Order: sequence, then structure tokens, then C-alpha cells
Amino acid sequence: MARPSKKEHLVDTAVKLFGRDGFNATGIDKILQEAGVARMTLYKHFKSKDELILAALRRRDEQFRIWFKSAVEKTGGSPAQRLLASFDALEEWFEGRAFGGVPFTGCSFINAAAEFSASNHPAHQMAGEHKRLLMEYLRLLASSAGARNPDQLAWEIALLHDGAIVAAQVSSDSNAARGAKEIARVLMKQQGVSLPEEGRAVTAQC
Amino acid sequence: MARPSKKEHLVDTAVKLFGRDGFNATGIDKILQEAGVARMTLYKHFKSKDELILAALRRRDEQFRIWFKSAVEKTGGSPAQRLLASFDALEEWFEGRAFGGVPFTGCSFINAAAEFSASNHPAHQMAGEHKRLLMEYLRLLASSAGARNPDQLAWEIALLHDGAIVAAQVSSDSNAARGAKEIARVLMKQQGVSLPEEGRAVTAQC
DNA sequence: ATAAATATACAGACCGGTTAGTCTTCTAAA
DNA sequence: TTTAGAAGACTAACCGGTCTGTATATTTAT
Repeated sequence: MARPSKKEHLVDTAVKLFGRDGFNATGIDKILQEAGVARMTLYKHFKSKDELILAALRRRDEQFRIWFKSAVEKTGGSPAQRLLASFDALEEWFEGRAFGGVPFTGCSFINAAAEFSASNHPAHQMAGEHKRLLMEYLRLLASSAGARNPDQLAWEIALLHDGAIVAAQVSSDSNAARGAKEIARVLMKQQGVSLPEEGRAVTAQC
Repeated sequence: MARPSKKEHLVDTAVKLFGRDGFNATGIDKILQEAGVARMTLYKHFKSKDELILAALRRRDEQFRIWFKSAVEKTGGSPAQRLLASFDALEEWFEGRAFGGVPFTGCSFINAAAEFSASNHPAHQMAGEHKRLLMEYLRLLASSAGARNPDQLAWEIALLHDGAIVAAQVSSDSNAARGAKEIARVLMKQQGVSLPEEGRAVTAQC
């Protein structure tokens, strides 16, 4: 019953538990129990745990990128402002204000690449694809913002994102996003991207 | 026999295998076999696998920081040049030219924080300590280089390091270190750190 | 409308393999 | 002779994965 439900719910639960406890450390049984789903229902939809892992990463990629885009765009600023707003989105995430208050446990894709270190492992490759798609979005913003070299700026900002993620995860550095944002400001300026007045929104100038 | 050997060799083997295959995915048996050491010899020196993991991380921290410092300092340049040389060291590492040609599989501490996500887990905390110690070294260099705000510059460069590590690991981006180096150049300039002529060593000016 | 057939999902026993960790026996060297 | 270490059996738990059986719907045929 509720055809859209069982498989979806299983994948959602897997996303949550894999993200929280890791892939190898999370057993099938825990997922089944948490999801309230029978064993054979899982193996009807997925032929192995590895396939469930891939499905969970696919879902996470989709979920994350949708959230990220909307978090960046809800500010409604110019492309340049949106590039900066991406760091505010990271801060939301780090502080557990994103994804319904789920505590931050690092980027699932960085974590996946860590656990599945062989670069030809499907999960590892999916991690690379996720980062590539995020960078593609940044490249679009950089281009719209009038960067002299949009590819380079997107690459740089992506690197700042990952650096901030690592700092937030490994060192519990709650200011990582803000610090990275300041670096981004410098790099954008260097690329000829013009921002409105420093530290004040262009629309609410009192 | 060879008193210094057994325990040390065990830890060295653990460093290698944990680094290559991950912590949860590496069983005790594999380490024992690879090291050619008996089971009880392990449990004579460590009361659990967790303790072996911590010992391996301690060794890796020591090994990595010694290598990193010497790789940075063998260039023999000024403090400012050494800050930049740190990115060349990363490149060596990424390309498998460090640690006796062991292929790069990411930073063991980032990986540890990924597998042991609870921030109060000893391995996770050791990862934070490792990053802190590396940053301390960078702070010293930044200070000697005459940075206006050495703490900030060290923090920024550490973030660039981690960003480059993630890019190299997740996306197999072989230019990650060079790209990060260029960003560092900008940030150092902004901090009033003066470099000799661009792209040419100060001692070998032909 | 009623009855049979089909599909879906749950519950749980079960399997072989592997895990971390303990214990005992044997060997070789100091 | 003493002792460190190798070898390997052993335990208890857990792993991913399979199999059986049952209950409940929905669909189809009569």
C-alpha cells in the first residue's frame, strides 16, 4: 500500500543513518528497524547493500543540491551576492539549521570518498560527480556575476566550501563558513566582480 | 627479539592499512597477517582495536608533521616562501611522491573524522588535534613572514590545504595544490607579506 | 456480488562468513 | 631455564543475504 512510500522511506532512512554513522558502520538491520520495513522488502527493491548505498547517495545529492540552490537564491540578491550567500547556506548547514534540524556530521560525499577510497568505486565516483555538479552551479553564478574567469572562480569557491566543511567537521570550527566567505570576497574582487556596499544589503539601506 | 620492533611494526602496518582501506573496513586479521605478528602479541600491547587505531593515528600525526615540516623547509627559502612551499609539499603527497611512494588516499584524519563522526570520539578529537598542530606551525611561519594577522593567515592557509586535500581525494584533481597555492599568494599579499620576484627563486636568478 | 488469484509487505528463522577478543600449546632463542 | 612470540583453536556476536510462511489488500473472473 502507499506505493510511493516503502522504497522511498527506506532510502530516506538510509540517507539519515549512513550520514550519521557512516556506511560500513551502519548495518542493514538498523536501517530496517528504523524504517519499520521488512527485510525482504529491501531486497525486492535493491539487490545488495551496495545498491542501497548508491541509491542513498543519489537521493542525498538531489536533496542537498535542491536545498543548497534554494538557500542561496532565497536571498534574492545579484549573482555576486549569491556567491557570497553560498557561505551563509553552509553556515546554516553547519549549525544544524538545515534539513529539518539534523545535526551536522560532515559532507556525506567526502565521507563516502573516505570510506570507499578506491577512486573507481561507484560511491567514490558519485562523490566526484556531486562535487562537479555543485561546481557547475557555482560556475553559472560566477559567469553571471561577470567574473573574468568564471571557471577559475567557481573552482576556487568550491575549494573554499570544502575547506570550510572540513574545518567545521574535524575541528568543530563554527566560524569556518564566515572565514571562508571573507576569502571569497577577496577572490571575487580580484576577478573584477563588483559587490554593492560592504556589509549592508543593497535593498535595505537605512 | 628485536625489542623495538614488534610493537612498532604493528603500528606502522596499521597506519598503512587503516590509511589505505579505512578503519572499520580493516580487520585485525589483515593487520596481523600483513605485519607477520601473532594475535596475542597485539593484545599484549593494546587492549583493543580502538587502542590500536589511536596508536596508529598518533604515529601518523608524528610521521606526517615531520615529513611536512622537512618538505617545507628543504626549500630553504624565507618564511613567506615556505608558506607557499607548503602547497608544493601537498602536491608531492597527492602525486604519491611522499612516504616512500605510497599512493595518496586522502588525509587519515579527515577520514577518521568521517568514520567516527561523534565529535567526542577519541579518534575524532585526535583529528582535530592534528589539524591544530599543523595550523600552529603555519602560524609560526605566518608570523615570521610578517603577516599583519598571523592567526588569520594561518587559518586561511590551513583551510586552503584541506580544500585541496578534498579536491585531490574526491575529484582526483591533480592541480588542486597548485590552484590553492595561487589563492594563498593573493591572501599573503593582502596581509602585507612580501614575496621576492614572482615565479623565480631568489637565489637562482640567472 | 462473490470467489479466486495476485501482489505486497511483515515476521522471523536461518545460513555461511567474518568480527574482535580469549586461551592454550608449542617452539626457539637468550 | 626462562621467556617472547608464533600458531591456531575457540567463543560469542554480528554481518549481509536467503528462505518460509502468513496476513492483507487489490484485482480479476464468474
